[in-house]
Amino acid sequence: MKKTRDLCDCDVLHEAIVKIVSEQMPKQEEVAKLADFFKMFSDDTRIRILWALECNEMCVCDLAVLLNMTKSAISHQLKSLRLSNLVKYRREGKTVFYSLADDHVKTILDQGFVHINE
Amino acid sequence: MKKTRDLCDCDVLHEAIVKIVSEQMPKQEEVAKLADFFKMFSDDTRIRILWALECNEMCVCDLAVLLNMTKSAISHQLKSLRLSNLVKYRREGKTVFYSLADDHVKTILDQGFVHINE
DNA sequence: TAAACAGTTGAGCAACCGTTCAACCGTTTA
DNA sequence: TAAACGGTTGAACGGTTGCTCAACTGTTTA
Repeated sequence: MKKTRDLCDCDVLHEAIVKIVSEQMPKQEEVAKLADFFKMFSDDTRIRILWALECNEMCVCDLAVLLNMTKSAISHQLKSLRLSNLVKYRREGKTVFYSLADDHVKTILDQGFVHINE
Repeated sequence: MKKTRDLCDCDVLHEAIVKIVSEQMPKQEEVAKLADFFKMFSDDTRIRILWALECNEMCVCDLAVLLNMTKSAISHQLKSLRLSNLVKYRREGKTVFYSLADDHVKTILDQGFVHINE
């Protein structure tokens, strides 16, 4: 994992600040996890799915009707949300019910609303 | 803005739930704004910029050094963050100092950390 | 006033992402 | 047991996005 070259094209202007800040920066691995987490909220479809599941546990067909999309499209997005531990599911006969995995989702969405309504 | 066809490929299974949830769904326009907002947190570079600015106001050069990237790349991302009202700037001679526009950023990032550290 | 420097911008390219499509799996029902 | 149904999957495509590069602006300095 060695850098082959320096990509920065300029000199540091305020060395002391850069030093202090660089000590406080989180690990690149944590940053990547965080970016992946927020990526789940960066798409219209996923936000609407999460919003819906906040109201009620729902199956794939109902979500497809609600959002006027194909089951396939919904299922793909649910898979991403599952892999990010944002939703969980249970099967009941032919039907699979999805619901939110925890209650951070509401907190996150609410914070977003606070920001855009200013 | 009329739909030309129905994209959904299945029947509703639980009509009552779909009806209730559909009444609680936010407007598509609000969802889009929300997605755009979270898009700003969905990239490693932008997260690291925001994190750095939370520690200290910084200029483009210092950010470039800190993140080992070109001034151009940093400047492009700062423009996105500016357009999303997440950062503001002030010029002092040749130097432009960027800082966070409000304190929602910290709240949002912290909530993200809570989720990924479980 | 010209050179130097901090920063910005737009075009272009490669990588990524969301949807579609068609084939498939698992459960129920006729 | 075969058909029907709810849901999943992988490949393919078109659009988006992040970086690079080169040219540019605005401010300071020699």
